[in-house]
Amino acid sequence: MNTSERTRNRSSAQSETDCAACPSNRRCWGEALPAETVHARREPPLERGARLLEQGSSAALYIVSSGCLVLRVSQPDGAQRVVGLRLPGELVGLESYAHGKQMYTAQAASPSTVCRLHLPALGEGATRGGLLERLLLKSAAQPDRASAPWAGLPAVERVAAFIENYSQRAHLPAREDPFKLPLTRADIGSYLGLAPETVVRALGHLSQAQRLAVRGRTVRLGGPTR
Amino acid sequence: MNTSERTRNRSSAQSETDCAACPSNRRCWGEALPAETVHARREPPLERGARLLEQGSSAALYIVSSGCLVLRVSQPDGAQRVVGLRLPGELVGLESYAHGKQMYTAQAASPSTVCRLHLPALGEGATRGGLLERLLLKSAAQPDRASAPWAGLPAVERVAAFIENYSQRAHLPAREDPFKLPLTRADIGSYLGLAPETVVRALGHLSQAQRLAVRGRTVRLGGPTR
DNA sequence: CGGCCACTTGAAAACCTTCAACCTATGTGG
DNA sequence: CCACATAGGTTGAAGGTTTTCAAGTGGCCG
Repeated sequence: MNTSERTRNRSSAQSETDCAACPSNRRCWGEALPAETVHARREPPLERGARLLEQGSSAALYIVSSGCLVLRVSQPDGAQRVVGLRLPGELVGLESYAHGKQMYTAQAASPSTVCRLHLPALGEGATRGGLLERLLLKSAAQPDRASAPWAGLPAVERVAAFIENYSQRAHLPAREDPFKLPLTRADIGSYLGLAPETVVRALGHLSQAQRLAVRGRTVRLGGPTR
Repeated sequence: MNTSERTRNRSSAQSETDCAACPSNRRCWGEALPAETVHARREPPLERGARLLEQGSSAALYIVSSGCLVLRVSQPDGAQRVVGLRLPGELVGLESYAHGKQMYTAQAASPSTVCRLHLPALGEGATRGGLLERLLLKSAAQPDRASAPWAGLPAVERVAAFIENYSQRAHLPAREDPFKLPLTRADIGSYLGLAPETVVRALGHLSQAQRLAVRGRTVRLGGPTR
């Protein structure tokens, strides 16, 4: 339903708001966000397990405001693989504007909220900039851009790198704070290319080596080194 | 030395030209490129082994015009890993605009030419669009965006997937044409997280299974299925 | 020629997966 | 409130794959 797209029906649109007025805009866009730069529409909250995007569906772009989304692709053989995570401030669905349709399914791994970004006719005419510019920055900063940094590492190191990476992307108050991984061991394994059991054992090793403390899905980085 | 360019539009001091006037602009930007949309400066050709970018150096953005660049990161332990390839039409260095400095070293794997793209003050002021819009599309389409699609596959399948992916990104006249992989087995292994010997053996298996024909670095996709 | 580098091959060791069983929480219905 | 079902998690042992180590080949260039 993009009948009235050119007209800026800002008042008539439901919750189309200026990101500058959003209390959590720093999480999304960084320091200061000038007014009238980015507009977004807050979507209804997603409960755990809810799907935001279906692989193959039409192009749409979201920015994660809170929670965590898991990106999955279903492979020719029917298996599903986790190909990425999206944490607050990260984009979901950008690829769809290059490929015409969504490249993955996005599912909430924990209760999440997202805002939909409306791209001004991406693919043709001119634009005012601002938004595009920021998107470009975002896109460039997007995780898993340069191929898996953990490729070739032993399982224990892969898991360690994953958790380290997660904890840096999650906006934690302090590095020592415990946090909760919203993924199952199976999902972590799928993402890292490891069997779930291997993830369990790797966590065990890391725990024993004092490199982190694990209790269920709660993790705390720790240890003398690093 | 490309002073022999027939630029009707000699506006800039350097060899800054309108991509629309470049004979190979389709390779870079797709179908039709309207005039005055993207300007670039063709750089001197890179011979095999020459470095375009050094990890940690200052932000700069290039688009590959011909050849192939290998992206490497040097890791804390001193080891170097291949994290990506860039083929004609693909961007090199975009990430540097998000991180402030180059995230990887880019080295020509075969004789290559690149053009430098001048980003109009990315990070602040407004822009005319066009460029940014296209960059965004590019960026979204960029390979290795969603985490390694080969993670978890057995070595043979990883190598097969890599070659398949390469042959699709290289602009080959026909799918059956033989082509030359510009990488050593060690580089392929580094990229896929495999030992060089494993790459050798995997290629052997694929060859024996008629899935491709390998002779040195020359490869031809083949076989009845796929 | 000699050196170097990429590539290749074989065998043993290390690692990871698989399979199977069991455990622990959580939620549901009786 | 308990019994049960379910999903995620954990553990052990066997088997397969990959890495490592070692040795050898072939091409290219000073």
